[in-house]
Amino acid sequence: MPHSACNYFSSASVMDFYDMFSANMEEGNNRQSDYNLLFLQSQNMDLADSTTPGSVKSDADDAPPLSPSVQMNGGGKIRSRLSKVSGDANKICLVCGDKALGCNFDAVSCESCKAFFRRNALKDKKTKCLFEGGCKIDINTRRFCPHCRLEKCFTVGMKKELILGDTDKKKRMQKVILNREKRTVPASPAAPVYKDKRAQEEAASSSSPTPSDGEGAGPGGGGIEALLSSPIAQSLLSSNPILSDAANALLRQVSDAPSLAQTITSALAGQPLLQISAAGGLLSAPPTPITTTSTTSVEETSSSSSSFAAPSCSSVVEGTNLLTNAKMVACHDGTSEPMPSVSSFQPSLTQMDSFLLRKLSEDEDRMLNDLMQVYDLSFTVDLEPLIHIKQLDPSLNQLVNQSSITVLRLIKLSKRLEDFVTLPQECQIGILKGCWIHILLLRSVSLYDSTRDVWVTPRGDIPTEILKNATGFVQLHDDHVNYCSSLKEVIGEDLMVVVLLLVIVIFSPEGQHVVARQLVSNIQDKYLILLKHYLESKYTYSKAAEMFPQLMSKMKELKELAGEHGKHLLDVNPREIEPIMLEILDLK
Amino acid sequence: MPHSACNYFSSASVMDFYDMFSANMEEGNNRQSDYNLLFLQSQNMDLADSTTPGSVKSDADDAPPLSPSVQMNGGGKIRSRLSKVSGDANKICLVCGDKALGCNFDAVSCESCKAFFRRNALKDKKTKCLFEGGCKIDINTRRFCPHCRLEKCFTVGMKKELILGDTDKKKRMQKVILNREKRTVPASPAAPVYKDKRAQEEAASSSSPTPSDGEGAGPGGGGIEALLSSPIAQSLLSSNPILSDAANALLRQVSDAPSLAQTITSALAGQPLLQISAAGGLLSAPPTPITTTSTTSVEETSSSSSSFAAPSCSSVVEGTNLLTNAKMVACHDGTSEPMPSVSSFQPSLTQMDSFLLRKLSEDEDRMLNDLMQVYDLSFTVDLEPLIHIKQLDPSLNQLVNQSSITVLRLIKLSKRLEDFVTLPQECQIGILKGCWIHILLLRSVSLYDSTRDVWVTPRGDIPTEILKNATGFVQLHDDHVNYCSSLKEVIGEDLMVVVLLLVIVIFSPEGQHVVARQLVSNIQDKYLILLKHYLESKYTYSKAAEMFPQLMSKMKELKELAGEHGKHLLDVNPREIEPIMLEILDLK
DNA sequence: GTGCGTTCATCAGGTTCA
DNA sequence: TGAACCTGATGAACGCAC
Ligand SMILES: [Zn+2]
Ligand SMILES: [Zn+2]
Ligand SMILES: [Zn+2]
Ligand SMILES: [Zn+2]
Repeated sequence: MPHSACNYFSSASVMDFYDMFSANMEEGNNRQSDYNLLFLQSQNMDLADSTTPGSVKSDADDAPPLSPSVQMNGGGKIRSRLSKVSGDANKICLVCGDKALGCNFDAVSCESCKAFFRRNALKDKKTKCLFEGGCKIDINTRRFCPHCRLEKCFTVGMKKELILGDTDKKKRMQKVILNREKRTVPASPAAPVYKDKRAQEEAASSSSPTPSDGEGAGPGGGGIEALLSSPIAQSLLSSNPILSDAANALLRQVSDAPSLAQTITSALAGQPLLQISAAGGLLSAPPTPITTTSTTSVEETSSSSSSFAAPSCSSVVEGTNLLTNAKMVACHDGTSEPMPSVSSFQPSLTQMDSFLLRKLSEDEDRMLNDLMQVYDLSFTVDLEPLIHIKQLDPSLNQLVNQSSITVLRLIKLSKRLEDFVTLPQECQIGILKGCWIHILLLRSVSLYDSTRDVWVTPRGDIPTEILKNATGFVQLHDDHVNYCSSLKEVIGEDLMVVVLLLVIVIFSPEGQHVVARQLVSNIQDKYLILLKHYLESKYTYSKAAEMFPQLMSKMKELKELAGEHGKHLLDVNPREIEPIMLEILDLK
Repeated sequence: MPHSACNYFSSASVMDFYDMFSANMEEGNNRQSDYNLLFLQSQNMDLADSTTPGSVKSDADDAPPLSPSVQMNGGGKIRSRLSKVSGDANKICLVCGDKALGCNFDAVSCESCKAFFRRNALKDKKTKCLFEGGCKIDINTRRFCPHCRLEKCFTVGMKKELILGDTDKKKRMQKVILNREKRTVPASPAAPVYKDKRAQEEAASSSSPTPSDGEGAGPGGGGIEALLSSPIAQSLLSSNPILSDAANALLRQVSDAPSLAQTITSALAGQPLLQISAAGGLLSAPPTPITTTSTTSVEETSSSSSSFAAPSCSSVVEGTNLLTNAKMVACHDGTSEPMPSVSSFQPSLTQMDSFLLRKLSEDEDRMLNDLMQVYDLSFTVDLEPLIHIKQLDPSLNQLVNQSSITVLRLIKLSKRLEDFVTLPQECQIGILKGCWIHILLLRSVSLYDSTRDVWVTPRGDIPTEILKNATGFVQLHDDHVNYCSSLKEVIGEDLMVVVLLLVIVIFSPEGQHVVARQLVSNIQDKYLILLKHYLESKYTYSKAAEMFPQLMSKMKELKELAGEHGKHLLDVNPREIEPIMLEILDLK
């Protein structure tokens, strides 16, 4: 029986303790009683059950066992009762009589004796009392004779077994460091260690706008449910139950080793979503752990920890607009190749750069990586087009149907965004209904090749003219192309920016159908700031201060453009439209 | 399933108890009575710890098993209070024997074991028993060996699958938030409820940019110090030590009872800043507490608590651009009258509105109020102009000197911003050097009257032409006026927006002289989001989605415009320039 | 009412720095 | 050396959805 072992052990330890105890008794009996008295007075309710003065000695053989547990960190109830009764600072160090805060190493003791014991109890040096031994130890004299002080520490029951070993200590420190890293955004290389938490809070976020919970829940939206129960939407919106469950399970188990995106990846590996061709190439790519968990020393992690040059990307972001900065190599640029391997979005910083470039926090870096992966998984994987457009001038209906591909991708992407799936479902649907055109347009921007005036899709180039020819909406088409061109100019080939804009658009609170607006808006805030930080980290603060407003402005334009497109979509003939599109268009 | 198990269990628990008992009998003869002790002995313990030491002893002889205590940290007092053996629900924690309330994770367990299991079951860490494994777990020893405790948790049937995953957790929280809002907004907000501090953070900013204490201290900036030690700047920058110290102290002490602005107000009351005419009117205004700290009953606070119509302001914000909303009364609009009385920036929300309008959090409301007060105190109070401009075509130098008024105001304002004063001083100076032109321009926008093409200052109107005539920089002037006009169009008369932009500009990380860029940027983030939220709360989400980008865009223009102005300022004749301006211009 | 999660005060380890 | 921190862990009390 396990129990027996344990019990045996404990009793052994008790004996051990007893031995120490009795030995001590012999040695310091007179003082002892004093302490016992004090002890009794102040804590009798607390501790009496273990160390009654009189009995301690005589009955030591059976009493001691209880004593250790006596001091075990106290039950709240008893304590509170006690403190009420006898005041508060009734704890007195058994060693020196100083005020004690609680138990340390299994004996009520003060801070100094605690530290003293930790520092000295494990030393095997043979210390000697410089006097005759048995020095009296009190708050004033405790410093005089370490030997006797240590002796008394043992006497009153401090146990050196409770001092953590080097191994545990190391482990502990590592954890601490890790956690601190998590909180402590990049920032200063010279890790201030300890006590930057408060500094931070006070510095920048003390009274920061805590996103308030807001918003009424809006109407119960009975009709909306239809979207859910319809066959296609159903299969879409809840197609992968394992996605959230299994992924989460995995995620939980592996704690924070692999990233969310990776977890999802593996969870999805055997479960092609919908008609998606399995895309083995992408998914079979070895999942590279993002964070190096074993960051033993904090030294020099600041600049080299998680950042390395992107593997195969080397195109330089529009040099014309950049301040000269050798490090500004684009990471995820343009190449619509899947890039499953994880890379840091933070170019490695030299001291010089750090003056101009933000250092992304680990969290931010991870978020960006995850986003990019999610995007790759959703928008890079080839979807079998539901309808092949062969002719050069498809009808509007056909175009609409064609865009269902992107809608499916959008849904896939959304379902992979944790911020999205945790929203109430009615809210999810509202969001999708509201943003899909925006996404379509945004997507077209990222595919746009201004030199040839075509959209470069996985299935070949599409001349932009096709829209004009097909629909006859000349103005609309021109606006669209102009938008592509102008936004592309700002974004360059930085796909990461596109993805961020995409997410920001998704979490637009102003959509007509959105229900939990405040919730959505708060999420959007997060990504807005992430975008800002990303820009600052990649293009310098100065450039970011230009780009961010430009991008914001473009988002506004996007809304207008999408609005225009939306108007025309009301003209489609419902009978020729894919069900999924009908649903997202709110048509019947 | 769980239920059946549970139900079964409660009856089974008795069996279990017997089993343990018998097992103990076999194994431990004397020691074994542990459970017995636990259950039956409670009275003993109770008596013991309060009164008779003797009883302790007598019972103690079998107690030893209770204390494997030795190394387990913690330890608690022996839990004397026993779940009434017969009286209380006969539910007993299968893990530790403590009183159980019901099933947790599919096994009858106590609160502590429930929490313990939730916290530890999902960790994949390989824990080790510090003993030989199979420690006995009871109410007293449960703390000692987490490993065996967890093991026992699983043994008695707790299932880690029942622990909600991160996603579910989030979902749950969001639902909670939504539901709370549902109640809070329309009807009576049932007592405050839950604190969603973390929930909020996680919902919208969890892994988001945690503001860091970023950036090393930077260069010692010897020359810059001059600004501080110079007579004027000195008196300016550190004129009111009590402002930062006393105010902050107060602020900390009173927590969040009075607002920062108020604290400052009172702190300043007896300390007229500089040559400022005491401005008794403003300062003597009764400081109305902003937040009603003693919100004992939250009933109906939602719509009436901190929000009431602004006393004397009634101008409606440009109705043309607004969605129809009867509530949208501007609070701090235009009238450059000081408005010390506190008002909420949140128009009272009806159920309908809450669908379109954000509900500002208390914090946000307070921040806005504080900002506005700070602005009023700094920019509304009349400063004695250092130089009176009488003539209609002042020289450039005179204009520069004239702008020292605004610079002084800027400095006053900055010193009242907690986010500012907590920055390193060199950083403060760098910021001021970098943004003062922006502020000047921004200020001019808020004073601009497009109908008459003049700036309305406390000292009378100034035709915009004056600049053109004086300097001859026609292009610059036109740009300036155009900027005023166009930005004004967006802002309308909403002074709050101006103030927010002002603060956002102040905390621009890209300024040439700024040192702690990351820190500053993080602060800017806060105000950016605050601006967004303010817009959402006052102009609907939809309108905010337009305005925010527009304002961002204007900020970019502002930078360019300021840059142009800056160029020309290099031409001034240093000998005719005020010292303060020389310093801020970095001239000698 | 049950069962899940969250919050908060407390405890007892370690670490820092004057 | 010791005061003053930071920390993870614990458990009681509580809110909330179902
Ligand atoms: Zn002591
Ligand atoms: Zn001695
Ligand atoms: Zn238990
Ligand atoms: Zn064990």
